[in-house]
Amino acid sequence: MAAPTSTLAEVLVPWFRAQARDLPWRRPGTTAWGVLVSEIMLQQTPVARVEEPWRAWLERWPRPSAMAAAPAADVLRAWGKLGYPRRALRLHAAAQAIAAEHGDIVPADVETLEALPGIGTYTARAVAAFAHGRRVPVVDTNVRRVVARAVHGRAEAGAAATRDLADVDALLPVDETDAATMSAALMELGATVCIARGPRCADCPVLDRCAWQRLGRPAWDGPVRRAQTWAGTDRQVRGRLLDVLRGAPGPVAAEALDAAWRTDAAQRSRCLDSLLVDGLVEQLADGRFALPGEAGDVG
DNA sequence: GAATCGTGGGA
DNA sequence: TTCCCAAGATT
Repeated sequence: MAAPTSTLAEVLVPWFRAQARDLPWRRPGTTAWGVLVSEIMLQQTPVARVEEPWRAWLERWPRPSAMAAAPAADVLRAWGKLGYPRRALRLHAAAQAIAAEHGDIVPADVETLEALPGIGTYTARAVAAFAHGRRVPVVDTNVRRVVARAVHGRAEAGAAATRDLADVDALLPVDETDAATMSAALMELGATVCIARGPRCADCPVLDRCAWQRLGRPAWDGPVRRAQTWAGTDRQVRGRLLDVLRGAPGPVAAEALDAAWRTDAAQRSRCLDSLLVDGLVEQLADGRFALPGEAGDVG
């Protein structure tokens, strides 16, 4: 087998340009704000579930300042059942910061982006690269898996490490636009071909230079992360409670929340408290509960 | 570094 | 049915 002489990017960039899924936030004319919203929505949430809410979101709040002016309750209802509703609250806060401190312009600088609520290592670089064309490594779970296999010959990526950024930076072309496309291509490959379980190696454009393939696709010998439990967890209870409030037209009595989880009153109470602490719920003077800002009580 | 934080679809 | 997991951030 002759060693390939082209770089990974020289294969993946054209592959991406030919094969990339037509996702709404990738279309020409998408604003940096649209990219930012998509990245927040896509955190731990499948693409298929994000497409419609994203469209509706951008139509309703086409600029950060528009969303910034909305009550948090509206934001949480628009977020709907995307999951992890604290993301919605943080996006709200980020929009307010962008409107107030950055002239309603989504920053292009990684450090400035990382200073915004809910924007961490990945999202800051994704916005810098995909919305502003900056040449920065964008490392998500897909990219780490692709690099683990193609470069390091390991079946899984294992825990995230600081080193990941440098690994990916080394794969990026010098050209800014190509670099951003390369990052998108690595993510796309990980999302559609080099997937977690049952990778479709027969469809892989870089199969002939994949270290994992070359080694005979050895099994993962690192630590196995324990399966996430769900039934009966605080997360489930919090979800139920918030679902009641989202579905109600306004504030609700405590009894309405009691009905959402009768299995364990102490757990229900603890979860309601945590929602209050998180700012996802607030209690009115009359004792009822509501989504934040719903009763017109600003700040 | 590990735990926590929603939701729903596919194998 | 049960289990896995999907473009992370925060503490």
